[in-house]
Amino acid sequence: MPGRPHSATHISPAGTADAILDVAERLAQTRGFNGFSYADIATELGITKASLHYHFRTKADLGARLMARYSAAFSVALNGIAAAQPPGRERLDQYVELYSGVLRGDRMCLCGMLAAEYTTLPEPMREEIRGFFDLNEEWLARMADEAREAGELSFEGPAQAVGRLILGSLEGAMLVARSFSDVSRFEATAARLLDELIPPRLPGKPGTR
Amino acid sequence: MPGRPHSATHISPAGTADAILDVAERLAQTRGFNGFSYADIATELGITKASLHYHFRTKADLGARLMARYSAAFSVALNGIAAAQPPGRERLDQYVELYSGVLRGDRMCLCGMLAAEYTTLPEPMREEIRGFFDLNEEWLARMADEAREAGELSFEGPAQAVGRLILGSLEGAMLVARSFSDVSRFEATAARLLDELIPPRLPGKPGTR
DNA sequence: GTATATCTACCAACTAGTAGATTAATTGTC
DNA sequence: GACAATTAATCTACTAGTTGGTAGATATAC
Repeated sequence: MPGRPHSATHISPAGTADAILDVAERLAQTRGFNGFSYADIATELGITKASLHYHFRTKADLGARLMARYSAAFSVALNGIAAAQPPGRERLDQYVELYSGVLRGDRMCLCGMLAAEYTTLPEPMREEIRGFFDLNEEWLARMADEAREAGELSFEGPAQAVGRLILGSLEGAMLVARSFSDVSRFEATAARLLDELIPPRLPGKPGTR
Repeated sequence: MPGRPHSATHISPAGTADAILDVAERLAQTRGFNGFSYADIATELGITKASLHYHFRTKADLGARLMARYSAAFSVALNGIAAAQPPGRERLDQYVELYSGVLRGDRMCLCGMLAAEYTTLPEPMREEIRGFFDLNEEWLARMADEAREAGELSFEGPAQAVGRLILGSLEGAMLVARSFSDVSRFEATAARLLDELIPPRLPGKPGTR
């Protein structure tokens, strides 16, 4: 690796680019992509705007790379859940917990946030948004399907529809809950949603969590 | 009423202020509140920015009045549905249709949109957002409760929780569907959600719409 | 004549982005 | 191992365009 910053000890041990992405991510999740500027990031990191442009030529570029990193991290988390838990409600609870954690940090889901700004974003970022939603819907559908086969969940029709219902509902519940600074509102709604998918009279757990 | 614009026939028969709100509303619903400027509205209406500031002193003022008008119109629509339909699924379908219509116009729900930008908005606008959500949750809860008593819907616990689930889910489903420019995706998800609330084995309609 | 509504002409602050100098580490060559 | 060339990373200083907002003139209606 080449030129470390002027004074050996600087902000981030993991590299400036990552430090920039960390700040940009937090700002994008709290204020939206149009809600922060290069100057905001530069000020916070104690560097100049020009330096930002060195690492990310344009803001659109920063946005696209930000989302790619976010999607990749999310994908890893999903694989972790699927590998650790046996098929069933537990997996979906873990999935919800992923969202709760974000909300506890006073953030929105990055892609849910950017979906609101969709029409103002450059095409590469739009593509990333759709990719994120597809990824999540497919994962949820697979989990729902396996849980149904295991008798832990009960629903009719294609699992894809259930995946879409869960994803959309969680994104929306998150959006509303954040307006009230009330994570428990999200958690209650999410639990309620999953309860609706519990078999009505089969062996499994009772109707309420 | 005093001074009509210079050349008798101008843009809006209903007054400039309303014409401004109409454009601002559309822009806010498609691009977000931070996604348009006074210049955008002025250009579209063929007037100057200064003229905008005459009717709405600040952008925050425009935003607050915009939301108040939106909430009021929504409230009227809700009362209309409750008055016309007997208690039951039909009412909720009509409620969903309200959202579908917005989406067909390539728009997001105004308050859902602004909820994403929540942290960047002035307090009066935040208050309007929370008020809108409260209004809808309460209406939905009332409808759900009456429908349950009429045996058209089946759920346990407080109706408030069902109201919150429906509101959050629809807002989220809308957000996602718009990213794919696919209204049918929203409609299918909404129908699926309501289906989950249908009594599992009671007299009513079959499980699918 | 007074209130309403619009205009022209500005402003200071902020926006993303660029040009070019400077510093420091890495690498290639003798 | 010394030394030049290269490359990576940062800086200062700037640009052109946009942002929300203001002052003051002007026209129009009642």
